[in-house]
Amino acid sequence: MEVNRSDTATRILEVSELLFVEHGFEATSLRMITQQAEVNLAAVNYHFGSKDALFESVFMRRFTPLISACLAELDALEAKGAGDSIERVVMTFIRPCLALSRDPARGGALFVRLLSRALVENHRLLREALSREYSEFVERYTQAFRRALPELGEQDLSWRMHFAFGLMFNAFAGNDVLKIFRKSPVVTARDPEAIVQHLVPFVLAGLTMPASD
Amino acid sequence: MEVNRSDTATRILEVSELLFVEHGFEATSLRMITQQAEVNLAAVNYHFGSKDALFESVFMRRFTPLISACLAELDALEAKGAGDSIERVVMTFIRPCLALSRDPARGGALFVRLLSRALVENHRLLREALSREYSEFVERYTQAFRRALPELGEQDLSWRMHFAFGLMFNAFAGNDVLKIFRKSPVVTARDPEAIVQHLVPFVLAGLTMPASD
DNA sequence: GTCTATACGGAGATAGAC
DNA sequence: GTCTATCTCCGTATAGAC
Repeated sequence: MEVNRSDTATRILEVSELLFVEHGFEATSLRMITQQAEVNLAAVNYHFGSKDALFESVFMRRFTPLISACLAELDALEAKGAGDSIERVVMTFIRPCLALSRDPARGGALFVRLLSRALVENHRLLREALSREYSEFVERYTQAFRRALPELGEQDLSWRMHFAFGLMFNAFAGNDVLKIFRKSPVVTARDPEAIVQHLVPFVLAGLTMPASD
Repeated sequence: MEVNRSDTATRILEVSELLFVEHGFEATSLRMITQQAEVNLAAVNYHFGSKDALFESVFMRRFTPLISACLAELDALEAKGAGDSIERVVMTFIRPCLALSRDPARGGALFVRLLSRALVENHRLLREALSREYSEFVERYTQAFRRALPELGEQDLSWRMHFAFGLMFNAFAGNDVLKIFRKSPVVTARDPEAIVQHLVPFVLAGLTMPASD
């Protein structure tokens, strides 16, 4: 039965989630995982096929419900006829990300960083898995943006979505290209609430500026 | 003499730059590099200390002149008394990035991607090297932004710089979090000129919106 | 079906001869 | 400076025990 997975596979999943979040993908070895999970080295390849596929499983376990939550918020927004507010559309994405980042049982803020980094860094195996299953996400948000920003041409719309989601994913990833230069970072780039408070207006300013084409 | 480096070290540098750009850091092995450069495997560790340190050398060889070019443009801008235009300040950063991306002798667009990805992905050794040598870059641009956006408080200023540089570096890195979902990307996220044409207005909109604090 | 022990090839690093 | 030989650790594959 698919549901009653052996404890071995579950233990591997949970231990490796913690280790991937803490040390990153490359720096986490299968020997670290299997030792801490108290299972045999070969168990990972038996249950998941490869280290890459293990990461994909770890990733999908959190990503699927996150995407569903965003689309559910989008459904709710459109159901109550508020789908023409771009701010509210943006918040249907932001809010589930924030909720996930506050949930310690699901790894909290650290896991959101893993998610975002995996997207930004473009893991090989992840690409295929995502384009297979999550094209709906992009299509739904493209529709939603088009409806909330009807004065934009298709080119403008695509570019602005590109920048907006890039900015949001990177913000949640905790990437701070300036902090690596600075001795004492002024911006607490890892505090999700503070990020959102400044991020949303910035993104909205770019989205709502006059059309260029 | 520092200038007359042995041909061995130089060959390693040039071959590894090409391979890092083409295959990425992890996927490029020392054995690939040394074979193609026709030097012994141990030569890398003798001349550079480690694979990480080799990457740092490859990186710095291009990054240092890029940063200098930006600061030179900033100097020129302020010398002619145009330092209060935020658009022009932003362009002092964009223009050298574009120039580098057009220069095939220095790796062209692919190398700009490597640079940006290294920043975004936050290589361990890179962090230390950068914070040691390039704090001037951040300090100069912080001053320049403060002068061009005098109505902003320090908090607003830091956040907006954080978002603006994050957006610009990611754009040049060619990261496209949406494209991995899409079958056919509408946005040609890798074409530097097209990026800039849409990127600059988006960034400026966020930078110049009314202050929040 | 599950799990264990073990082996293999490739990686980065290094000691020591020349 | 250079090169050979060798070390440890990695992900992976498989044969065979339960």
